[in-house]
Amino acid sequence: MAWGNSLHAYPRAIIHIDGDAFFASCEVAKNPSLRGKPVITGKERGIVSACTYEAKAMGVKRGMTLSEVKRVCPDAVILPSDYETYSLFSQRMFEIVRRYTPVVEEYSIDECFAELTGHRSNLHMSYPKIAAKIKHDLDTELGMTFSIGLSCTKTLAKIGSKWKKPSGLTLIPLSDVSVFLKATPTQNIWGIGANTSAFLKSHGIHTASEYVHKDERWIKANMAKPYQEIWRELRGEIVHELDIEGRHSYKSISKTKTFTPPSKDRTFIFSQLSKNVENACIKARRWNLVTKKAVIFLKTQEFRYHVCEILMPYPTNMPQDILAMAEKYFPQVCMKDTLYRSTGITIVDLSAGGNTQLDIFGAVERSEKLKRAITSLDTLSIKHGKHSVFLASSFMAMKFGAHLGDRGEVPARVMHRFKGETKRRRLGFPMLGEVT
DNA sequence: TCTGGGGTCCTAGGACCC
DNA sequence: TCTGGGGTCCTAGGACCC
Repeated sequence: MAWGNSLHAYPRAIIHIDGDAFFASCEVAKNPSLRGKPVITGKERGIVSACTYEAKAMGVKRGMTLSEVKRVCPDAVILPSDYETYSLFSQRMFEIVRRYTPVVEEYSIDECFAELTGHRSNLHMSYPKIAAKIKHDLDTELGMTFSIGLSCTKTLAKIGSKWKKPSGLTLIPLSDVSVFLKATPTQNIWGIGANTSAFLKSHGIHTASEYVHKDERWIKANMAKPYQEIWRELRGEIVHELDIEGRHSYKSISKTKTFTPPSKDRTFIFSQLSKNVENACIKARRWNLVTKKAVIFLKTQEFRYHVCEILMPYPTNMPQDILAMAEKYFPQVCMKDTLYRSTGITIVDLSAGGNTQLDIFGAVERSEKLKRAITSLDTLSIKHGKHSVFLASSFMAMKFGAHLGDRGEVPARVMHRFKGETKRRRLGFPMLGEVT
């Protein structure tokens, strides 16, 4: 077998760093009087978003309702999420790691990968020492703990950071990989979810070790590409290099919101959709992106989706353009006497906005005034907070949107379909055709 | 309502992540 | 985690063309 025989413990040295109970830990770092207490974030949603280990010890879990929290942990300190603060701590975390290597991938608000390969001599430390030093700096400077895994691929480093939490530092040199894989159930592998793990189970594969020992031919015949890559990464072969570029843009933007109680009131439902459209457009304008295609959807109480795809005649990021079309086709998507629990929009095929949109129908020019109004609303909302101008913006979108739609001068292809109505469910064979 | 082969493009939906 | 919100990538199969 090719893997495990290398003389080098770390042909590549990659660490994965994971903030422990990150949101809750940020709250404690921000307000030291909370230290040692069961702290919970997520008040605005009514469910637990994150919780400190003190709260976990009392039986609090992610997703738990706050009323349940009060029962199992009456002393819990329940706080609303404060993303500005979390994001500041996140930036400081990445800065600290960059003191040791420029190759840092900001994977999420509380996680990153970093490549240490080649830095032993200039730092005068072994890879485990560097990892320990980074952890020490993070823990002491940020006032919270981090868990780190060191190995030779991202997938293995991920197993390492999960191994011991909180505040773990787990080394997985190539020579020890098999020990860890034997103790890792397939569903704990990064990239393998419940579905794929059920499929593997049906083939007698329960652990990462059993997966890795399947021969390549079997993997190629039975598994889709992402799982073939995981197989290689678990064997120590790098497939996924670190992505240090960070986000420049979006391919799609979606906004969705659940309302309680569910409703069959079409006016109400449309107003919910309208808010989502506005929010998606605000984000698109912030990134200077425009779209030609929007997908609006309603989710029924039974978790079925009623979907309508709207193609715009020109690229736009103005809510009135999208709402004009959405309003027109809304009655065909929103079934009578059907209870809906949420609505949403995804704008897709995003491209850079610029200022040179081709105005083939004259509609852009006509809405120039409105555009200026919306733009100044954006400025206002940055200054005074989103909600201060929300209602005015929503009102305008509705008013002008209807106007634009009635002209019939803006051809757009609209198709509607009802997703999930006739869907056949094929369980246990993820992302695969019929295997023969 | 019988009947070829082969290529490309696009879409819908599945699966997964945090 | 009987289900919140926001993303990405991959694949099968249909549409269309020669």
